[in-house]
Formats: sequence, C-alpha cells, structure tokens
Amino acid sequence: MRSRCDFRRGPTSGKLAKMRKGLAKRRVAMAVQPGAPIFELSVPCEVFGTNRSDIHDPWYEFEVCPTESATEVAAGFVANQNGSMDNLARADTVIILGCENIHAKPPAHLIDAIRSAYRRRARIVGICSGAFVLAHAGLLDHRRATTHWMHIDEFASRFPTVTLDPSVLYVEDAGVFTSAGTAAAIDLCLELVRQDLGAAAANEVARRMVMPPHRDGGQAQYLRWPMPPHPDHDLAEAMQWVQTNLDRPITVEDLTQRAHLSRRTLIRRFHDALGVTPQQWLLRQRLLLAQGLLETTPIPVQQVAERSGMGTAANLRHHFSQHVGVSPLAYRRTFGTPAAGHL
DNA sequence: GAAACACCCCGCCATC
DNA sequence: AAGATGGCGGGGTGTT
Repeated sequence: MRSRCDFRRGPTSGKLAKMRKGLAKRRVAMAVQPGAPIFELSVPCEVFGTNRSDIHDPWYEFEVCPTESATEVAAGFVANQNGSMDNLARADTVIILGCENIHAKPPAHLIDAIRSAYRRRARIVGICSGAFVLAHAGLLDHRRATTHWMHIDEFASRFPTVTLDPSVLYVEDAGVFTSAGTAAAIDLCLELVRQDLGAAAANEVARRMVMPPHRDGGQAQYLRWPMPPHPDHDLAEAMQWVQTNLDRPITVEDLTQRAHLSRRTLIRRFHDALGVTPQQWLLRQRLLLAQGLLETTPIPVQQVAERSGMGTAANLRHHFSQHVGVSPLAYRRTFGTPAAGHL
C-alpha cells in the first residue's frame, strides 16, 4: 500500500538548490478551460495568487490563462483573465485544471502549450481531471498519476499506459504532478510551495487557509500533515498527543493506549483515514518538525534530531536523505531563514 | 554500508 | 448475514 500522501518522493539536492536559487520570482500560470470547477480554480489563486510576500519575498507571480477569450467556468462565472495562453510559455509551473467534459479532446493549442512547457522543463501540474489533459498530451505515459476517484475507471480504460494510483492524494513523476479530486488540490499546491520555499512557508500558508485539524485556539507552529479529515475522537486525541510530544520516544503501543484501540484496529483506522501506517505517519510528523527546526533555528543537527524525536543525528540524516532527498544541512542551506543563521 | 536486534505491519481467521 | 474488532505469526522496516 502506498502512502496516500506520497512524501517519499522528495526533491533531489540538485532540484532543491535550483528551486531555491534559480529564479528571482516564480511564475505560475493556470490554464482554465470552459466549465472548470470553481473550487479547484480558486485553490491555486489562493495559494499562489494571493500576495504573501511577508512569508517569502518575492512571492509567486500568478496568472490565469483562459483557453478561450471569455471562458465561462462553473456556476456561471467568467474567468477574468489577467494572462493569455502565451503566458504558459513563460511559466515555471503550469497548472491544468479539470475540464467540464472529460470525454472531450482538449484543444490542440492547449496540448501544444503543455508539451512545449514540459520540453523546457517547466513543472506541470494536473489538478483533478486535469490529469486527462496531461494524458492526452502524452505526459503521463508509463508514469504514476492520479485523478478524482470518480474518474478512475474511465481514466484507466482510456489511458492504459499510465500507472494510475487511486490511493494517493497527489503524486509526482518526473516533474509531472497530478492530484486527486477537489480538496486534494490544496495538498498538492502546498506541496509545491513546500518544495519551492520550504516547509515553514508552506505551513504558514496552510495555517492562513485554516487547514484542519488545527482549528482550536492553540495553533501548532508547524502543520502536522497528513491528518485524517475526520478522525474519530479517540484517534484524533491520540494524534494530538503525538503532536505535542514528538521529542520523546513514541511506540505504536503508546498510540493504541491513547486511542483505546487494539494494535490491529489502530493500524486499520490509520489506513482507512490516511492510507499510511501509524509508524509512517509518526515518522512524517518527526521529519516535518525537523524541517521546521532546520529552517527557523540555528541549533545543531544533533539537537534537531533530539527535539524531533529522531534520536540521533545519524538517524535523522538517514530518513532525511530517504524522504526529503537531501541531507539536513543541505536542507538548512537551501531553506534556512535569517533566524537559523543563514541567508 | 552492514548487521543485529527490536519493533511494526498485514493477511488470515475467530469472535463480537 | 454483515461489518467491526482483536489475536496470531511470518515477513518487513526502523534503529543503533
């Protein structure tokens, strides 16, 4: 079973350096076809299109690019374009939204624009049924991808050469990202910010978007994702307890006691809610905390390991390399803030 | 990087 | 009868 939130696919060190230092201002362009769903359209606008230069300066340059001159999207709204399709050719990240009719062939000029962007190594992102457009463009052949669960069968039968993974929220393969339905667009967009600007920046965006589960008064400093959308009370309480005790050794047995469940049932609940095992989730929380500490503090890697519950620096390095793709120090060099003694 | 040990996961089956 | 839960054990994974 693959992780629903496929955090194993972290960027390589080369990618990190390039992402951080290669461009003064990142350009994101979103292609909008007629009938594009409002929610999915709004997510990239909210994440990339809102000026958040107080989090990271410069913030993204974001453009909406309707595929037609006056593109009417869902619910009767008309995309008030600030960019034309030409802008796709200049973007570092090209986002393709879902289309009204997944059975229709996408317009040729859109396919051409996507292929062209891919050839010049732009990051290509298909949100929800946008995966159909990417598949039409041939970008998903023999690659892992996902789409809305309602379209899985249709997608699989029409694009048999794509390795479809219906269990993940989003997936990346060779610079091509696809996300599952609707709300998964948020997860994917935040992941893109995380790759570009680091975990602290992505978590701050998430916090401002009031992402669950931290709706209570004591907002956590770092977003501990993934969390289940609707965990039952005992499970949520156990997970909350983990969040505030990451510096200490925690076993699955501790979780079973806090959740008042057997080990077997706990694993089942995690699997149903998140698609990951308790241990995988715990490790993810520790790594996210470690990432935040590396970004925002100057403390030695050994202390980062201790505070994040990773135990030893060697263990932290091991998992960092495996899941984030770079060493802790390389990560700090790339994403460290002035508070961490960098930049 | 390898090895040893501890811990974890999941298919299977029984029980509630 | 169907679904949820829990125990077992072999194989897998994490930690040192």
